[in-house]
Amino acid sequence: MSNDTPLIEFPRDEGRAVRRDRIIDAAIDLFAQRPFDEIGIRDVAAAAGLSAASMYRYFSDKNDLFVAALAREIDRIVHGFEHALHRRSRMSIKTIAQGFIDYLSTHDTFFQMMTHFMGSGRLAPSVQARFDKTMRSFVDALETAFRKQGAQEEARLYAHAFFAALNGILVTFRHYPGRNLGDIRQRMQRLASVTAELFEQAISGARHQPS
Amino acid sequence: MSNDTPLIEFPRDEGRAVRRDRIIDAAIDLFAQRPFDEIGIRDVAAAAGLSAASMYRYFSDKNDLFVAALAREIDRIVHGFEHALHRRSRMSIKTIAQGFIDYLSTHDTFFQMMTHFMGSGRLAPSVQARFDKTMRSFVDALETAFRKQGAQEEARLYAHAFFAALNGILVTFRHYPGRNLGDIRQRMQRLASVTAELFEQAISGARHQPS
DNA sequence: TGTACATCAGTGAACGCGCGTTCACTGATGTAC
DNA sequence: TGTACATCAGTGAACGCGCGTTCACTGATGTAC
Repeated sequence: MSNDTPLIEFPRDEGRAVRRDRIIDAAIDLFAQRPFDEIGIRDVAAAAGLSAASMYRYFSDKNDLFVAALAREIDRIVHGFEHALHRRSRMSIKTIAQGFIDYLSTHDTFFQMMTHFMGSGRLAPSVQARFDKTMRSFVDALETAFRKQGAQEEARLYAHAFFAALNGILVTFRHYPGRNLGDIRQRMQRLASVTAELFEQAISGARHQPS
Repeated sequence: MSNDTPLIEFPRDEGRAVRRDRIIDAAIDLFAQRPFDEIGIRDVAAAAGLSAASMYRYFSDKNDLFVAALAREIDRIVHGFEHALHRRSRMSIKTIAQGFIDYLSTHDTFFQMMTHFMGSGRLAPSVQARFDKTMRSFVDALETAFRKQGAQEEARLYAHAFFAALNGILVTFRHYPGRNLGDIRQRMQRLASVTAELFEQAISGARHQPS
């Protein structure tokens, strides 16, 4: 470690893919900092330490770049979620809800991207498929949890309703005026817990007398 | 009625305010037809039968115009809601939910405007106040309904959670791929009903044994 | 090991377009006398 | 009732800016012989 490696060394023999990945990293970094619709090609380029023109060596257009970033993030989420599922083979409604809110409240721009691209037709089919799969695996996990609570045919419906409720907490309280991020997250978590409890109570209460 | 009035007669002695209102009408008409972020000054002007430059005789800038349209629509909603409250002094959770979904699923662009302006700081204080008041009156109505179901201190919290859940249904299923508007509205209504029932069951179930 | 050549990442500058906004002007309406 | 003047709605054209995208070029790296 005594001899410092030459300053320009990393772009040596790395392939296209590595450099492309680096740009996507920069984009995701940016997305964590500023609202989605305020970020342009030039911003990503600057964050990646390149010129705007260079972006077009790796992506066909702006949409292509942004979708690539979304896809990357989706994969990350799926990975994390599956990991969590492996650890504790079945998660409670509350646990899933907490994780959902936790991730999306700290990755606000990802949430913006989701709602932006959702059904805008701007997603490449392969990415759309991954996106749908992600949503579905979430709803699946919720459905499983609801069944465990005693719901039967209606389990899927409840899962959708609960999924929507969580999304609603995020959109409704995201921009709460005059609160800092910590307070907002706490409030969201509180509401998610309450909603989870109400769902659980109603479902198990309908099957057998409340314990 | 036999003598047809001259073709150019209406802009005779009407005041500024009337003409201004007419522009707002045109804007709201447009908002009902196309996504919010695809509508520009030139579009509104064309819809109002005027040139783009004329818009600046009545509004200081684009934001001013759009906010005026939002404010108008908010007033309409408040009016309708208060009317409904007068008819049946207290509404059930389900009724409120149905009305909420019904209105916002058929006025998609208004919903877009809401989420766009919410906390963007682009609202004039007076409009912001009206907006907040509208939301609050909704949550108030929900809170009252929850109290009637047996909830007590938690009533406000439940009202917020339910309000968020309704918003979530709207954002989550708004762009459902390959479905027509009618199907989507029906699905939203279904989910709203289910959510309302779950909330009601949980709350009344927690107080006394289920009937 | 050296030389000629091809490849290709990277770039500054410019293009094109949309769109909010402003300018300078016209013509109709209302008012003063 | 008529005339001179002020007001002001309305406008076509142009401005300015942001931003996605393209162009023509440079220089470094890798390859062929």
